[in-house]
Amino acid sequence: MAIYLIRKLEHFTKLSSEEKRALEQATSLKRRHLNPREDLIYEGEKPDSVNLINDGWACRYKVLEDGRRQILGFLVPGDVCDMRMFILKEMDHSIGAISPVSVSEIPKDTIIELTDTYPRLSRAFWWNSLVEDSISREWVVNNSQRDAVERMAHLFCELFVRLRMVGLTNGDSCEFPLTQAELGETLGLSTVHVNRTLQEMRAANLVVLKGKSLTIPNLEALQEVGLFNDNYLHLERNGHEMDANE
Amino acid sequence: MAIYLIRKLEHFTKLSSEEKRALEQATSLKRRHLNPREDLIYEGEKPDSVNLINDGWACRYKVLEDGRRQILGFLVPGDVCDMRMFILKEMDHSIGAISPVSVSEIPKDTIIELTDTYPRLSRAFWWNSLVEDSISREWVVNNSQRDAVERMAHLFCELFVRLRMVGLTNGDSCEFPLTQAELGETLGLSTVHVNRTLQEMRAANLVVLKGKSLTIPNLEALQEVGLFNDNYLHLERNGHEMDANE
DNA sequence: CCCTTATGATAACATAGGTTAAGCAGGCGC
DNA sequence: GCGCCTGCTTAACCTATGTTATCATAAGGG
Repeated sequence: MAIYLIRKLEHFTKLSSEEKRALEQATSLKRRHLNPREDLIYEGEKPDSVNLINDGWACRYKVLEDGRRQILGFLVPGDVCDMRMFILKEMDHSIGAISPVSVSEIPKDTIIELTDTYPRLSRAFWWNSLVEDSISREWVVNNSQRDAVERMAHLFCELFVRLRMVGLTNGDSCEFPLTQAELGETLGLSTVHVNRTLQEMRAANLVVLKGKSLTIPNLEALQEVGLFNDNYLHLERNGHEMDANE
Repeated sequence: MAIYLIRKLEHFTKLSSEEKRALEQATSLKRRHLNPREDLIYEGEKPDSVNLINDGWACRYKVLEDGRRQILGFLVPGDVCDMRMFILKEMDHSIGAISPVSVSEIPKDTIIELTDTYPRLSRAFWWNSLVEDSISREWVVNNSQRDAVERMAHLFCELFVRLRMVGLTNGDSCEFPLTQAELGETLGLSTVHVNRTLQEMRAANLVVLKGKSLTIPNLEALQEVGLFNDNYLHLERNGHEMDANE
């Protein structure tokens, strides 16, 4: 069940079959299912386990006092939420399901055991958190410096690349369960403008977005439009070779 | 020389005098001075030491291919740059000086020794990184959901609170070396609009900003305007009491 | 099968914020 | 003391994006 997580971590470092087995085992203890809009963790809570997304999409978000909502990041299969809990007293944002989501709950102690036993896993998890942070910074750039078309192009590129990392793309297509309202809450745009922008991008044949499915006819072109450079995702693929000791 | 760092970390956990001494020692080996606009680290580089800001302000930033620049965060005295280097191959952003800056360079090995010897320091550094990440997320919210006045108010509150943490405020005032252009690059606004917004805030007596000095006559009012809530800074002050074992 | 609710599409209009340009003050090199 | 920066201010004008409202369609519930 940890297949997507393993695929992702292997973009950082090769894992031994024992390490993979340990991951499989740790993630097969406890399952949970969430419906769209259901929350996994609330702002203010102190989680006591780590959650691995097996299936479906979730998002981190914050809601301002006056109701405005901002999505802070997406969690797709293979993503884990909140190693942070080892240190921080409480969540400073919430995590909610976007599509139907299946998660594996990994108790705190299991994580500690895992990382104590396998230092390479520990480093891989650390890498994973650092990449997430790097994504946050890139989002600051995206939502502050780019216009609507650029922003949307950039977001599509990021999600497509991330899904491709874990084998969840199909040629130039992937699942894409976001509504236009959610796109707006991500990019800091109104739903009306999200719609306009999408029309424009469809007209330019940059994307085909229909019925929860995204197709990118020409990824390179879209990357150019979005000023997208994947360096911030730190896909240090040579890790595969360099660090192998299986 | 690590006084600001120590003050900051003690917002998370009490430190023993031995731990403090070790920090002082680690940070007194090598100094560096930077002039405004000089870079500490470039995007693409792989740093091999950690830098502690002793004096002055620096910032993390990214530049888009077409020249647009976004400031991603500020580093003030007591802030450290880039524990990340233990894991990531290269910097995904640059760090540059804003005012004249004095930094202490701490070699990688010293950091390892320090965190191996004093697990509490290790946790404190971890906390520190998590807070930085949390700030990034808050900036996504700020620059995506808030209008110009709110954004600016929020930023002023954040910086004031952070400076107060390390004892660098003086009543309701603090040093504030940012130019209006830099404010614009931070908040995703043009310099003209930064100026307009400042006029408006001065007229409302929300801030006095003149000659590199910021005064906030009524912090509570400013927090309200900026929808500022300091929870994302994770000032877990009870750490002082709870965790003392000196 | 109808009713309701979520989503997407469009249009008309309003506005926050961007752009360009110009002037002005303070600091610094010479 | 002059000239030249860099930073701040202001004005006129422009445009990307927000707002409000309406309608169409699709999906799910009873």
